[in-house]
Amino acid sequence: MTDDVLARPANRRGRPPGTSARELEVAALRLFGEQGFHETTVDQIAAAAGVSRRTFFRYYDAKADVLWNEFDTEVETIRSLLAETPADLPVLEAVRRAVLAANHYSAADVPELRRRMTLLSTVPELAASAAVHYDAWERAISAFVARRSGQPEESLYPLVVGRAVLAACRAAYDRWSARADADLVVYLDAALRALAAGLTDDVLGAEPDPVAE
Amino acid sequence: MTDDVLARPANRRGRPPGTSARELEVAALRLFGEQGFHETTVDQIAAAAGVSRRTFFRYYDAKADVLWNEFDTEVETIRSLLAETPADLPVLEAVRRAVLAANHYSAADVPELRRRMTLLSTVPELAASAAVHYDAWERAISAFVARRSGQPEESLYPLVVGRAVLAACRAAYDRWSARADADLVVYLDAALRALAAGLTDDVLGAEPDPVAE
DNA sequence: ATGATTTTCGGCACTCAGTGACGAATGGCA
DNA sequence: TGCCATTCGTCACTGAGTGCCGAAAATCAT
Repeated sequence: MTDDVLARPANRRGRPPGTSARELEVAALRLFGEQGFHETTVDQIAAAAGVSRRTFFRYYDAKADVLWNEFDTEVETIRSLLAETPADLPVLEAVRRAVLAANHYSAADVPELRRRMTLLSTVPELAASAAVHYDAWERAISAFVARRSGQPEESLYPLVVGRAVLAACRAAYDRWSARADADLVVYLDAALRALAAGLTDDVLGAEPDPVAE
Repeated sequence: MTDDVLARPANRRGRPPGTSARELEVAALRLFGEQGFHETTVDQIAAAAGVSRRTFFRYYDAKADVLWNEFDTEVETIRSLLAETPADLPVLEAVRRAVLAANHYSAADVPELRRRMTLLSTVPELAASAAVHYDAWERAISAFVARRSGQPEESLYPLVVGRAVLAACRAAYDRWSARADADLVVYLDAALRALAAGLTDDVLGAEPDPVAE
């Protein structure tokens, strides 16, 4: 979060950076919330971080990418968690544990997380930018399933599991960001358990919603 | 497909259209295949249809929207099929039947379908444009699940089912467009059955792929 | 047939995202 | 002080998408 100052090796060679990816993200998040995504120009984001427009595009490939930093690191967390998972654990159970472990946010980070997720699911242009990032998540799951089931990664079932797991998690995210009456992890757990149970009618009709208990 | 000429009420009031959404789609599909999506400008698509750039944007809101015509009508098909489904059928079973019924393409349309799907899953910019169209599909499923389970549409389980079903179908689409060794419906059926079975380890490891039989 | 009405089209001008090129700025190092 | 590495800013350019307005092409009424 604020590890930009300390994480410097202290002796770098060239001109020091005038900003950071994180600083641009914070500025963008604030401006998007104040005036909307489409109404905010890249010039404004760059100016808020005290840097030029061209420099913004050296940190991010596109205007919408500025909100996907933390998500991408979360994918890496899941990938490494799955790599260390014991071989006797059922596939979906291993995936569920890894996803839950990667989504434990400290209370201080929750408000920002909520604002970011609300933007990502509300603004169509931002929702569109999700595709490439979701792809990385799905591949992390699919690769694990393929290893465990001894199938090539491009075959049907690994693909299904990867995408279905992401779909369940996105449903939990949306449900949580729309109305935060319980911990995010509770929703993720309920969604993934329903998926593993086969989405049968009795599971679906059981409780209106997994309210906190 | 070619119902543009006949479907005219014969006496319309103003200047007749110089092209059609379908004609623009065909021109775009050809150009995208020849030179790539990003390398094709809207000017070229419009010129190929004998119309101006400005007119293209009267038929489609964005360059990428030009390939989503048939998908959107398919969503409407699924929606109406689910509306007529008998009440005693299990939810996932009803969804599976509706999806399979909506995906019966005639042999003549298959080559174009394949080219379009390959583009949509290959070009990142086109994959990004999928979000809003997928959203409509998911809502069609979620609304049905919500009705059947007596829950509000925004609650967790309808969301999960809607997204998970789409996820399974997308996996089948990709698997099929990458290597067409079986009918599309076979892959869709296998993916949806696996989802309903709970994605357990024995299901996933059963057969490498549901090759045609 | 002529004019009014209706609908689509074309051209123009504009904003903004994204990219490539190039030189200037700013630090460490010999 | 000179050399090198890295980041930054400026400029110029392409292309997507939008608003505006007048022209074109058809039907309808008189």
